Amino acid sequence: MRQTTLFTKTQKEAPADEVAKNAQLLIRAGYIYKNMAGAYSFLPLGLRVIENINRIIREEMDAIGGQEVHMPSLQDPELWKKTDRWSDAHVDVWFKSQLQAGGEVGFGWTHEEVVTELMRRFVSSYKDLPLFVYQIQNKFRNEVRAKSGIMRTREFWMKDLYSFCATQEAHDAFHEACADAYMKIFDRLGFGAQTYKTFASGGAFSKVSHEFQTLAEAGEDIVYVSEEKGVAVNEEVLAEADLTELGVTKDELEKRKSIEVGNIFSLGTKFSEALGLHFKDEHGENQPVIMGSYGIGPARAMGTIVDLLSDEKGIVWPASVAPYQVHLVGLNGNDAEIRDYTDGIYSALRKRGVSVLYDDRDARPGEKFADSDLLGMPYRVVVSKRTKEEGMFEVVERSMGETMALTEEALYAKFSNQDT
RNA sequence: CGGGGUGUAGCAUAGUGGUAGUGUACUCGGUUUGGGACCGAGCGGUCCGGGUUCGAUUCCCGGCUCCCCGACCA
Repeated sequence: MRQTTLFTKTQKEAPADEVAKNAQLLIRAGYIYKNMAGAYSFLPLGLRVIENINRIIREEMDAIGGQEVHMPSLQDPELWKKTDRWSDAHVDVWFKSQLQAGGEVGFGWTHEEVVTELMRRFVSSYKDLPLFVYQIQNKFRNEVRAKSGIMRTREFWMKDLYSFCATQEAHDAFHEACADAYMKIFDRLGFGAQTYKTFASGGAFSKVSHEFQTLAEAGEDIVYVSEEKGVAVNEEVLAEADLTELGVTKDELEKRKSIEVGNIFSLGTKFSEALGLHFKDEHGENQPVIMGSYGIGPARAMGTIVDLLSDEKGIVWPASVAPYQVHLVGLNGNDAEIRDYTDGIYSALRKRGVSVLYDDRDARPGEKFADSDLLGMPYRVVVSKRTKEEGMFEVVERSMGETMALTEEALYAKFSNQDT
């Protein structure tokens, strides 16, 4: 991508109405745009980050047997009345509207009802189970207060997976597999080391659920954590949690702020019974399906990465999610010979399958370096009159700030073999 | 939803009951070219409605907006 054709541009100052670091940096760098409180646009570079995150999530969900679907955002009230989750008295996050043809409609904030009703058409025998379906879709929640940049918005991406099992054993096994998959995802996104599977309150679903909490100063949640033992408990269940079962004492737990980056719930047969999702067991008896739901917010994950990994100069993307692997910064572009030369390097890298953002703008070096730091690609490759004369390329690793000099051959070798 | 704050140009800000200023961004000209250059010339603005007033961006009332604290967060 040539930067001269990219419609977004950076800005020096953060907008006055954003306090959250994630939003300040992402807006300054032109990754996102705030349309209204709790609703952001994802611009070309930002969307590439989201898509990389989604790709990682898909790979890990597919690896544990997930099958991707896409369900509607528009919701039929009748369905939700069956589980008593339509009334504003019971669920206060609904966005609701009127159908012109008459009647009400809601905007989906989760999909247990929808997917359960859908599965009635396809599940009739224990031989059909277990099965796992997921989607990555925009959810709508009428939060009274959107906050913290892209961390808590009224419209947001969500990966929601639903499990359907015949036995509790099968459910437990999948629950465990999904928890492992979540940790793999967070590892690949670059914040696995700070992320804990915690014990949390289960709301209406179950006595105890699990959350994945990433330790971060920008977090809205509080967990009690023993980093040494790798155990964390949410504040709201600390009093009732059985700490001896977890192998820790209260003294070993440290109070920390954290970001909820994922959650998993065991639903039991609450939804299958309410909506009539049954299967025939080996004896021909009707049994309710045992269900679970498992969520991750890709945009929140993106905000978490920015909050945790950025530095005073700007964003630092892990290679796994960076919009481009290489930021090719061309200097001395007013010299036609140098510009042609740099264009050639750009073409050569692309020909080798390297994803490159090419700063081909007619701007001064200082501005280009500052923008490059702000945008945060994993590697910066500087091409200039000087590097051409030396026959070497200046390669800077964004996270470490380390500079190395590579020959053209070494440059291609370094980036051609990368997973992008 | 309770409390507090906020609203001036694309962005960041100053100021005033009487022609609204600065930085940045943008346009044009010139000089520059390895860490957000310099000189000159331009374009561009008071959230909405009502009130007080000869005159309101400023004061008053109402609304909306956005942010923060709390509550909430299946």
